[in-house]
Amino acid sequence: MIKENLEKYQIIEDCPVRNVLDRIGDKWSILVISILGELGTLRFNEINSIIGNISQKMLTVTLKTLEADGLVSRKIYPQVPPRVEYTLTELGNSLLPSIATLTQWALKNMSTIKASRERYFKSLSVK
Amino acid sequence: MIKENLEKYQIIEDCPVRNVLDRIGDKWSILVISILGELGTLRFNEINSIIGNISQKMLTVTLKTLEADGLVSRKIYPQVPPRVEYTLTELGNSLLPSIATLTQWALKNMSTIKASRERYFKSLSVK
DNA sequence: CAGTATCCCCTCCGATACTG
DNA sequence: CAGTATCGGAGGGGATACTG
Repeated sequence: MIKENLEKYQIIEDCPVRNVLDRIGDKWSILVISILGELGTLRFNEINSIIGNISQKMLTVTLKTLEADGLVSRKIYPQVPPRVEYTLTELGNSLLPSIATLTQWALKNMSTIKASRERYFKSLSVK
Repeated sequence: MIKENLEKYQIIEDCPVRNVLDRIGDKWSILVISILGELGTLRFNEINSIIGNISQKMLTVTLKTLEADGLVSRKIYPQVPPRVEYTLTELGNSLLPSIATLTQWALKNMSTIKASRERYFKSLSVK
């Protein structure tokens, strides 16, 4: 019963969930995707302002990774000062429903989880 | 247009996606949830064997976190040697569809993303 | 404006050894 | 069997300063 399932999970290298989570499971990717998904095309500093507390470095890294993965497209206007616009690609857009599903679940169960954690740690301190 | 969206995203502390991603966005949580979701109730070492390349420490930490969040329940049989069984709670089960959605997307788009990355890095080395 | 380049901390995670 | 305890490396991410 277990042995039959070994190979299914053991080959982590090509695990699809790992593959996607390694990319969007970081601190900022999903937030950036959500913002672009909702607001359309945005410039670097617009995204920066909307998020508010992201460092310039991490926004750069996040956008570069998303661009490399083909989730975000980057358009440069050759002018001074430069203007760079970011938009979700079709692939990026296709990820929105999955994120929405996750968001729904999170919104619905946040308080339950929070309560569970508090109960759990309280029970630990008693022991 | 941007200003109205500021508060929606800027308060990261209570951002639901952050909240859920901070928990299941780690290296092993989703895998453990998937395995328990598919195989039902399992003992510590059974999960360990199925995954294969997880360290004992990380399996412990992962299961403890999932238990604290109320996603996994832990049942101890007071015997020697000990027997401990892990099962998804109702809350844990309710997360399965979201994970499935994400998995579907990952499976469907893995190759596209991989190709995109290769193209991207190849174009970098040219410059 | 849209980034780079550094420095550095801190957490995640693995390896290893030990225990009730 | 099902953990705990400890150490240490890798890298994610922030702060700051600089640039075309």
